[in-house]
Amino acid sequence: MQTSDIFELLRDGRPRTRTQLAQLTGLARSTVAARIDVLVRLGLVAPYGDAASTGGRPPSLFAFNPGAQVVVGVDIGATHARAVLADLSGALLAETRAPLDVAAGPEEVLGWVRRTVDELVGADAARLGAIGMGLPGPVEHSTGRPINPPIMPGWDRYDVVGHVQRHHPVPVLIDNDVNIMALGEQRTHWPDVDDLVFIKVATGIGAGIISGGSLQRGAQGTAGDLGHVRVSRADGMVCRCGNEGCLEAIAAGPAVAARLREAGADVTGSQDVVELIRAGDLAAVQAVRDAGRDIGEVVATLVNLINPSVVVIGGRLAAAGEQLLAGIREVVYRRSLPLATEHLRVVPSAAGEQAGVLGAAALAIGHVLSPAAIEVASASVGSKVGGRAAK
Amino acid sequence: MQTSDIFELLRDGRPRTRTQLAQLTGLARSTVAARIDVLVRLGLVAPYGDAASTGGRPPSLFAFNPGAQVVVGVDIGATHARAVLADLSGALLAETRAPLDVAAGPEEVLGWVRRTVDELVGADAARLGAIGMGLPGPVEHSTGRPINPPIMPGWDRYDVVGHVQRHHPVPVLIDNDVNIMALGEQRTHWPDVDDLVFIKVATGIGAGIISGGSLQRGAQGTAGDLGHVRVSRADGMVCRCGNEGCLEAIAAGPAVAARLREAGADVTGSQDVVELIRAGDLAAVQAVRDAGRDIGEVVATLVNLINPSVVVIGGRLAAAGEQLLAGIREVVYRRSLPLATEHLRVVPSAAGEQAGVLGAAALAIGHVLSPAAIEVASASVGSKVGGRAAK
DNA sequence: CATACTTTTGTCGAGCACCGAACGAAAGTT
DNA sequence: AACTTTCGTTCGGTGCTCGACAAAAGTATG
Repeated sequence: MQTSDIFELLRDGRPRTRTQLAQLTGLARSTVAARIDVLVRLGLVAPYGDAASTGGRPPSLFAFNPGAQVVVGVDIGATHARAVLADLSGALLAETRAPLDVAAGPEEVLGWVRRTVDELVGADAARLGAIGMGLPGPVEHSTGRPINPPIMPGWDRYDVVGHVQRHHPVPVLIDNDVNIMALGEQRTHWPDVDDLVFIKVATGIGAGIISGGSLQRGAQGTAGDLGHVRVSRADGMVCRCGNEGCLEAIAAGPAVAARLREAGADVTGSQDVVELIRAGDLAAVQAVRDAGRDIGEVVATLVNLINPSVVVIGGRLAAAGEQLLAGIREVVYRRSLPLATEHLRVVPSAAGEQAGVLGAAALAIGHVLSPAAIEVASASVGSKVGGRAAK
Repeated sequence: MQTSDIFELLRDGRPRTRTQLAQLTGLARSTVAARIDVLVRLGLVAPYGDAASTGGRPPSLFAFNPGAQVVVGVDIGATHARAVLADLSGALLAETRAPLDVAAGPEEVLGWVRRTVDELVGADAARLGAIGMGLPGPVEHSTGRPINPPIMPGWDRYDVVGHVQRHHPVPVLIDNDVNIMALGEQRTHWPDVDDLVFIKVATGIGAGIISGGSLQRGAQGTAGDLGHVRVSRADGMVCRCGNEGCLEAIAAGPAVAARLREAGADVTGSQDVVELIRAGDLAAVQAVRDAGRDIGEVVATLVNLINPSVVVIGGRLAAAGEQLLAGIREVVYRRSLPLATEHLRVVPSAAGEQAGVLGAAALAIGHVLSPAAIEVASASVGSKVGGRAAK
């Protein structure tokens, strides 16, 4: 019983009549009516009033009901955490953030998650459908376990899903933070783009790659690691990864700050650099633009390799305005192949700091509204009165 | 009627009894028997004798019948073309090759294709299921049209599929030559690997990327272009693409040959370089190893970005033995992240010169045996005696 | 304002696919 | 030769889907 294919049509939010759906699917009107009935009983679809009559009885409209359930999206950063409550359309209903050190370990961080989820869902606990979460390190998506995360002591192979489900018995989806930012940006601002790369420039540098419409995680879930690619201008610079010549050693927030500090400025992190730029400091503008050029070299390579149609630049250092973007664009359009750049757009993140939580919520929504999940749910309320289900 | 899910189980070639299939699928034995019957009538499955008795009547076995249809795989190179006849298991039945200049234009090249297909299939024309073809340039896979191919004058947006189908009215699948090489290598030698990158080093340098189990073609179908990525050692070298500093300008076959020519050797192309190395020429060994290091720099970046579990090195320059591979390995294992290289294998192509045609055949087989195609075929011989089909 | 017309809706019987059980047949064992 | 075990097939039942029909709820028309 394919209830999901009717739902897929309604998922865009546009209300439709039963007759329209029958024409779109090729099914009989009576079949459509039965499936709509199931979806209405599940709450996923709701009556939407009557359409204008075309001469006879006005048809009743049905539309996706985003309020049927809620999801929580959590974005755990290195030093800050953020969580949102969203409905099934991805619209934000509430938002929380807090300073939170991921190095404090899973118990502490997941404790905050538990309390925050409780607080966000409040009385709607029964309508919570899933939780999506991003972590700042490599994650094996299928199991939800962090794998050798460099800045997350105590988290290695920790059973995050199991811990969260102890208090919130709903599906829990975990992914890398850059991956969920890519997802958030794509779902909210580039819904029709199948090949999008999100570049995060902050304390580290990473990329989330959506290719052919789906997130590419690679064999070990470490795909998109831009930060430790070698660039010529970083030759001799030692990186925290132990190697030398890494992009991160010259173009990430700390590297830019260090360079300005050598020149006498009082800066310690990405945030200070951003403030200097906002204040119009020419040395800072220059340094960030140079960082953009370095990143651009690697992005140019990435464009040749992946051939995306949109590259989104985000992360704290990108918040400084157009300087970083300008540097990246300059190099990418000079270095990448004409065919690959012909329709390429390199744009700043539109979701900004919310990209992560939006993506985490999108991950959760994607799970709740997946065809498989719809089928399972519809079987429980289906019209199988005396069915074979008890076999 | 999901005949295809029974077929998917049998596709591995292992013979099974009806009872086994019923247990594997959860379907009733009678249903399995009916579907087996359809598959046998289609020829895709054939009786395989009886299994040993376990005390009673011995069950009869059924197995995938690769001889039900044949496919042709065509690999058009810059100056040579190759074609094979294969059965549905991918086993080669016949092979042809010929010197053929792709720059002669589509009419001439596709004329050769038509004659070669006729010759290969011979009396089996009725059993030809599909044709797969690789072209040496960017191809829009969905339409099968080359897009601005640099070395294929007259081919731009040419309707290759239409032309071939005029004489051979079967599905025709077109893709980039490196993509089909990646597919060929994966299907024949790494069937369980979902993340594989094939690097072709010859007159040009390119990569075919299989990620998450499927070929990644990118937004314009130009994904995997390694050749025009910038490497530091190529600074100042002008490339045929117009840019400077490209990997291809220093590490591809012509570049290596040019370097040896400067040193006084009599070489013009990749083939001469390979022969020099086979003859034990130290300068050639050195030059190819250096080329390997340059390529390794880009492959290291690729490994960080894509995180494959296998990197296959192929192409004419790779045929020279271990030198190129050694250079690539040296840099990749030094430059890529430990987590990404922990389980990474960098290996020479096992399919060698046949990678392309094998992949082209695999593309064709994948189309013929796709669940959708099976369903369509089974509907025509299905047990629908008085069914609703006449609607 | 009543009537005819148009269009949608809900219900109902029919057909088909699939399932499970039962039965006869085949092949090996005692 | 009788028994056991498994196979292959047939048969009735059930649910899903479809097309048809009457009721419902509007709009045009006199």
